[in-house]
Amino acid sequence: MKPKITLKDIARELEVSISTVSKALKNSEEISRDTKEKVQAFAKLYNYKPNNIAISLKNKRTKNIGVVIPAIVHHFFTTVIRGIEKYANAKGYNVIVCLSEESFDREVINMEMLANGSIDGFIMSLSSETQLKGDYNHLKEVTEQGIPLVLVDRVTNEVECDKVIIDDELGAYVATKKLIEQGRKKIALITTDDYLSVSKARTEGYKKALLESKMDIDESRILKLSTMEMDEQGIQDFFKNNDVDAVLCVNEIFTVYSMRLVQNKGLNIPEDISFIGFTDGLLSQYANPSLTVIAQHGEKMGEISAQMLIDKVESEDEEETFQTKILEPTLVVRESTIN
Amino acid sequence: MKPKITLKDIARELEVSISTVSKALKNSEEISRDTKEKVQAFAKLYNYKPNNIAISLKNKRTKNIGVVIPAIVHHFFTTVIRGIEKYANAKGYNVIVCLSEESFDREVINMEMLANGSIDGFIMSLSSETQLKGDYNHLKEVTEQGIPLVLVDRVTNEVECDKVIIDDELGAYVATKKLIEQGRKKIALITTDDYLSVSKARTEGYKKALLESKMDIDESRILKLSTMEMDEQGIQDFFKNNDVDAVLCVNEIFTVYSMRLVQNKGLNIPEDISFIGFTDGLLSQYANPSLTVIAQHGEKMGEISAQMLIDKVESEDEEETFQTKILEPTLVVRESTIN
DNA sequence: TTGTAGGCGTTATCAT
DNA sequence: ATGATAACGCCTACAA
Repeated sequence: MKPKITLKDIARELEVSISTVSKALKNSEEISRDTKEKVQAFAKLYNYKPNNIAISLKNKRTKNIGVVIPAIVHHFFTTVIRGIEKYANAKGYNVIVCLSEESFDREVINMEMLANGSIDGFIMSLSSETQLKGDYNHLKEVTEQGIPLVLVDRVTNEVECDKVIIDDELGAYVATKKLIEQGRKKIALITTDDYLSVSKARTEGYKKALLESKMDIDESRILKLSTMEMDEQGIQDFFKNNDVDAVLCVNEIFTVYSMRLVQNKGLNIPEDISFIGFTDGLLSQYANPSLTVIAQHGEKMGEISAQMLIDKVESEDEEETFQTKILEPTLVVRESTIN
Repeated sequence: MKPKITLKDIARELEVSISTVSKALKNSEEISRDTKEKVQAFAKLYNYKPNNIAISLKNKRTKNIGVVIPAIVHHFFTTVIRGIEKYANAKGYNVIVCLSEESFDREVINMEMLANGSIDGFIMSLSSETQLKGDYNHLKEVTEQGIPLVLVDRVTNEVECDKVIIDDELGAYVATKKLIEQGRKKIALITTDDYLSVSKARTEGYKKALLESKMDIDESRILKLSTMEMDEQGIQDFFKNNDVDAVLCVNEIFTVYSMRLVQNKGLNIPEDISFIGFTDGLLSQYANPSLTVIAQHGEKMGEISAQMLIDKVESEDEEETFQTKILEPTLVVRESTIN
């Protein structure tokens, strides 16, 4: 085993001072060619690499960014992480991922762990429990300490910081419009509780489209489910009790599960009933029929978040100016709607 | 803005020495009740939290573990990460996730970044490019430096370290047996190139089952595809040129895509043709028909990896004894096979 | 009971 | 051209 070598080791071996070694390795003009070559050769031979931790302590910069998200077994968040990784790695940053699993407590614990020097800034998406509680003190504390924070997708107005979201209202609006244009009259919405920022916005988009087309908003056609688990029974009951000819769902799973139910009832998609979902993931692509969806561009959101965060981390000035970047969703038409 | 407070700050304010503060906060017996209370109250008031970086430097322990995996937009790896997070967080460790995106170079770069003090140990799954090249020097260097390493799922014999895998051969064997028992005579295998450790093992399990049942191995019924991208054309051609009554696929996507093709040809699943896939993910659960699969227990694998790694990190003794944990896959029967 | 000093590995400033 | 010193924040053996 050959343990890591330090400046001190090199200095001792070569019988020079530590600072000479440090300078030599940085190719400083102060050091003679001779010494530099000797030091550099030795360093290469023993594969010297500076210790990140020591540098972090010195610079008060870790080159780590903390990402706290509610879940990872969801295609959307997965793409966000990928986007963050892509940009961050290119800039020489590592990404520390923590999962809140939709729990307020775990969100708080994770942030506290990371906030004590482990990271230069946070990118996060709020857990549903946090949005339900409406308690954002852990976020405020972090920003008060001067740690940059970027909220992505699931955000709140209660905290002043940079934000990256897609226009969820627009997405739902466009989707609903599409269904209306195709002559659908009884359009249902399957969503999650309103305390989730995204669900609220989507419900509004849905209603806006209906109103604009002078269609009634029938609250019984709006099904609100828990974020936490997949409530299959709830969906079954809904389709048992409602007669609809189109459905907008706020995620892939609701969509695919609903499609199976109506298919088993003998209905044809999209002839008898159309479906549009949110998130352009694997399920959407490989479902049968494949799903028409509102694509959320998670990877792009991740990249932009990372960019905003790193810009702030690396900027010298202390001016507190925050921006919210709103991306446009895209309608991807596949087989679950009439083309 | 209230920046982080340090021991030094507290010492200055309270006009005591830094070490007194340090001891007081640790409730040391050496310090008088009076002083302790004063210091602790002050610390709480100003929300003092020790700086992780300084502690890491001192202890030569970061409480971070590095995870390097080929991809994240795959359900299996996602569950592995979740398992790692679960165990690691419970033990007070953070998880730094790096994606190699199946690239050898990115795998090397990421490991080097992390190996310079940022982490206490690695959990990784080899990129396909690495397995193709067969170059494992970056892993060897890490282990030679005394950094614990656990390989998970995609492993190699070339490196001596702890490993966690499932018995892929057994999985494929069990699946193939199942198909044979149901009277299938023309069983195809859709897999990826043999240089991937898991694919090789699965192919062997498939062949073993056939041989055991005295069935011929028809190489033309074995389709090998690239790991990198989804070769839809390759699958289409395969089904055009081959007449099969059952298919074993090494992942969900191959399975679901294949099912669509044969469905479009007018075949019924599972009456005319059966399918079994690997990985029990969302696609399997929500495909139509839902998939019979070999579940790989990714979350369990992640937990065990984290446990093995942290045990090693925290163990005092230097003895180099490595183990390979082999989990048993599980056959989950759903609609894509006859029950 | 409290304080001093040295060290973790690095860098930067200021001598020599 | 080279080296000594202090500092980042914390801990701890040893003095006082």
